[in-house]
Amino acid sequence: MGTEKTIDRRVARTRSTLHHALITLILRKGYEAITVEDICNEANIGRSTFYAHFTSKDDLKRSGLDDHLRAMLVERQRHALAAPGELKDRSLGFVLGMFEHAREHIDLYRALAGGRGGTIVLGSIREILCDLVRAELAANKDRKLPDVVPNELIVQFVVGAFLSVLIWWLDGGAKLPPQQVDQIFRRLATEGVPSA
Amino acid sequence: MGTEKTIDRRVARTRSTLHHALITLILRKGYEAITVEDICNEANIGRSTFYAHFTSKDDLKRSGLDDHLRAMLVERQRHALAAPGELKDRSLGFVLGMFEHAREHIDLYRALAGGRGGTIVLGSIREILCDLVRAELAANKDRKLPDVVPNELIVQFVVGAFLSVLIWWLDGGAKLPPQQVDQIFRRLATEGVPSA
DNA sequence: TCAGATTCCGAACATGATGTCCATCAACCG
DNA sequence: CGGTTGATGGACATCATGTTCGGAATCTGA
Repeated sequence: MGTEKTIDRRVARTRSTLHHALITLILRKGYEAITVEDICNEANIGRSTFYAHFTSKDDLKRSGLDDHLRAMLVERQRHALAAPGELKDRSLGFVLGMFEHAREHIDLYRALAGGRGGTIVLGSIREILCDLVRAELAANKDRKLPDVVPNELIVQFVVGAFLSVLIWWLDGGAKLPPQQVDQIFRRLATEGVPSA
Repeated sequence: MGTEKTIDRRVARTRSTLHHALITLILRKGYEAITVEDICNEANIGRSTFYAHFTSKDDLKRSGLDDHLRAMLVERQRHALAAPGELKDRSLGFVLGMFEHAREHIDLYRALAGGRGGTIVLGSIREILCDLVRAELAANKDRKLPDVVPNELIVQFVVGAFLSVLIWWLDGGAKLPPQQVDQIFRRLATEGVPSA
């Protein structure tokens, strides 16, 4: 199972330093604007050393930030599911946790996904959320109409709406309290938009 | 009103050729992979000429594809709003149009927004759609509850959900007919997801 | 503690894309 | 037809990427 026998302290140090430098720089100037050389300077590490460990900036992010975020989210989800309450209140239970988590790390989130376009940048977050919604749909499918509506469409609908609202909320400075955004979102999702 | 007196045939030709070349290349290798020089080669136009008209690849896209898309969508919405029928049926009128348009140009859409990448292009489409939804909300705001729910949140909710479903649909090959996806989406949006 | 193995360093090199400038030439418009 | 405007392509400067390599630093295991 274990792929690594021993981990040389130097490589551990190097990798960790690079990851840390990346986060620092993301907060300072945003992900897109960062160059490999920037990271190396910030980390005081040779550029050739960088390429000995990672193939690119994206690679570094993948093997660091994404994994880290994924771990955090899974943990939150575990908590949310373990909490007591009605099914109605637990459904979409990850939403509140996510709003809170995002607010705690608002700078990082905004640098990563905020501003323009970044919706899809949060690829791994999106995937996790899809998994959560899928699981929830599967759990509740007993008393459901025959599926003229593909489940996956519902999943995409909910996750897309959620991420969109989340990013908007963060970009606006997260003024509304998480509980309130959570409540509004879930009402929109379960009862529809009050327009038509 | 008119900003342009006359349009030199040469500039019209150049611009048009460049736009066309961009689309060709997007279909051939995807937007991200395209370089300014690629475009110039494809169009048989000097690179210096390119920079005399556009400042970058993104600029070219903006002044071509985006404007075109925006015009088409506005037109579709105008039609939908002018059509007879219940308000409920007329709202979100751009949706069906967009599904149909996307299916007609499915190769282009998938190269633009599908799979991975697509961040940049989605950004502008997203903005266009936000404008449409905002306009619709503003038009219907008379018989609305006092806004405990920020309008912009609703906008983000709807547009995020829509784009997410659209991309999923396209990536799956657009198997369901546009009318059906449209109907499902609008039902989800107006009545909520049938889970909780 | 020490020796051999591994990693780090930095500088050099090759490559490829961006963006600017300019003199020359061709096309357009009135 | 003649003056104006746009097109051309090549030279330049710049910047980021990715690779290579020999010597120096550092780790690991005995």
